[in-house]
Amino acid sequence: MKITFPDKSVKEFDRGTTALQVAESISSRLRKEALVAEANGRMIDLSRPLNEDTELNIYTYKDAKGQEAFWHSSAHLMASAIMKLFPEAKLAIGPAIPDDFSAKFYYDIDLDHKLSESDLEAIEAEMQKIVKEDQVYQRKEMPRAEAIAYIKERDSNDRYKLEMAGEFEDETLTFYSHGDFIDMCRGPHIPSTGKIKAFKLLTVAGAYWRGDEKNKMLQRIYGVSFPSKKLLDEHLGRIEEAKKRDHRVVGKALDLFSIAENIGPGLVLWHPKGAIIRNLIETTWKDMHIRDGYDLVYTPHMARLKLWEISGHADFYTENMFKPNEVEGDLYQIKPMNCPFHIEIYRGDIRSFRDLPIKYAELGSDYRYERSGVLHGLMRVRGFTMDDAHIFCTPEQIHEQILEVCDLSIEMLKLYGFNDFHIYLSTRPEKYVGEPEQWDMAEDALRKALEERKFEYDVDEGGGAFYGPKIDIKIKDSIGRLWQCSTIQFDFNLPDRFDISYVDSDNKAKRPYMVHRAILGSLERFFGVLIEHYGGDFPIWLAPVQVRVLPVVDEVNEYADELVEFFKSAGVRVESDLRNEKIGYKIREAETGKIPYMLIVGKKELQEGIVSVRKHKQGDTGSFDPKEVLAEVLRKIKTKTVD
RNA sequence: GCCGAGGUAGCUCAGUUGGUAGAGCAGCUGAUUCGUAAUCAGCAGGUCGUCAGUUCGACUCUGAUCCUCGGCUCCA
Repeated sequence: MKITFPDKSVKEFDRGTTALQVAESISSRLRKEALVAEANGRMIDLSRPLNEDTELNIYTYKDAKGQEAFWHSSAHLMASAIMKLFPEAKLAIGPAIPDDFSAKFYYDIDLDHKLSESDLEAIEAEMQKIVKEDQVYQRKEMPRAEAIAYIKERDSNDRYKLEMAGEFEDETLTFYSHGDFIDMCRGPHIPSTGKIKAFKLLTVAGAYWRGDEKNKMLQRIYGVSFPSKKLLDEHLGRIEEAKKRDHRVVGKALDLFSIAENIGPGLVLWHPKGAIIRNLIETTWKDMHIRDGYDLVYTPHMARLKLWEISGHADFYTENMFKPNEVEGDLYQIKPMNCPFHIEIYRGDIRSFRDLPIKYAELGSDYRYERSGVLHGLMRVRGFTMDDAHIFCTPEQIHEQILEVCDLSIEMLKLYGFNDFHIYLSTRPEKYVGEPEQWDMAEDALRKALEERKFEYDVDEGGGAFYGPKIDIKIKDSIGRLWQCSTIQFDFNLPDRFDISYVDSDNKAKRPYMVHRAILGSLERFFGVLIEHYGGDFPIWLAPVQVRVLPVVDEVNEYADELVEFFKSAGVRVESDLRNEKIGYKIREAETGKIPYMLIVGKKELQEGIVSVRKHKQGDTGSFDPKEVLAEVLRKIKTKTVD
């Protein structure tokens, strides 16, 4: 039979040769590292004999598909250790989760005993033994009826596996075993447990069976595994690094924001230093919107409940809204969104096709009820400010408008040092409002914009909201995590509900297209992402304090004051540290305070009228004329240099 | 909301089997005037998240409640 490799080369093998043997024929190293294979587009175990002409791809840990199998096999390894220690446990599901930042696999188990840290250690020790024994992962196929009987025979109460076995489309189910452990599983798996050289169980957490809160809550153990100790240590190091960058930790250390118990969960206080950054983000945002022809508007934080009944939010969004307030017999609702307000402004006049596009932009503060368990620092809050805008336009204008929004998003995100974007196009779901032709046109417009800009994007078929298709842009931060920020969404619902229109050139009233869009998402979340992206080391244009003057002895305090005045009068955020402390101490404080420029002045600098410049994280850079330093600082601020 | 873990000084944390609390940093006072990441000494600082209960006595045990953290679900 012929085996075709990814590089299109073809080799002849005997029937019944396994993928592993093929790997060995290529190189002994590949044999050692091979984990799984893909035969004619289907993932298989290396031990599977090949019986016909096959396009074969062999994966090692270097490949995403190899990793996935590796982590899934690790989940089985963990499950087998759990079953050894707690034979009464029932297994639910245990997949690999390659996209998760810290964990790489988990297993959901139903067990009355509450697992603790020490249990995790015991499980790890048991896993270690199984790894040492280098048990082989073996595949077994059974027709459905036989499989169900087999599961029942092993444990008549194994409701999770039985439920799944009854639902799979395939009539043939597969099981994988290693040692005396066996689990229903599609596979594929790596050859043996011995390949899993390094692993760590991270946490145990609750998770509902099938993610549905009506179901029983199971215990989920998260873990990571690697083919070497070195890779595990690197991974754990990255987790540590992420912890150091945690916006809640940095936000506290740098006094940027807080969430006070007396004020309420999910409600953010922006402290002076955080407010400086927010203000810069806001003015930059406003300037760019005015440039792009948006009209800035302001709208109130609440409205009659009636407004939300018209918009439909009172019906389909109640879950996320705070309860309305009664005022003089009328109910008022604090807003979870800004759209109906912008629509009301649009409705306030008869609009001609000549007026379009109309683009209302607002940094609109919204309040949404989020369940207490989901709140997370600045990333998920109950009160937030969306950098919102609504575009009302004619069908002919859509293309240009979408392009403009895409360009604005990318341009603005790049200002903050984000250069890696992951873009998703979500299309019509099963349940939707509006006409299919409208949807097609809108999806086309979104697709065309992405293609015209040569953006790579993934399509989430059926992933759109019921009211329209959308583009989401996620940004990758400096340590590789993805964050959802920009969203561009068509809306075929609200224009109908509010019956908005424009008069076209044929003097007929027509329905405008409406697009919601946010670029930063919410200022709170964006700030959180920004803090983690920079780890608190903000570029100079954003730094709350840009320059600090540090006198070595108090004889030069007056010179320090002069320098502060000199920089301040040029608009630089500058301060001095005149305390009676050693220079080493002042420097340490300025470094931990992440201040970009430290101007150190002593007797020498006073005499010569110069400053010694120390840059954050770079150290001493030498002595300069203050005018030169100011010019450099101003240039960096003006160009929003990110370094 | 649910499962699990927490809440002790401004911050980070320690507190053994119930006998009314400790450290480091920060703060204040004083000494020190110093050259690129922590000078020394002294002082002050706490209803041990909140409310009940058990007990002669509760930071410690029990219950309720608020908040935080890790997840589930959802999303800006």
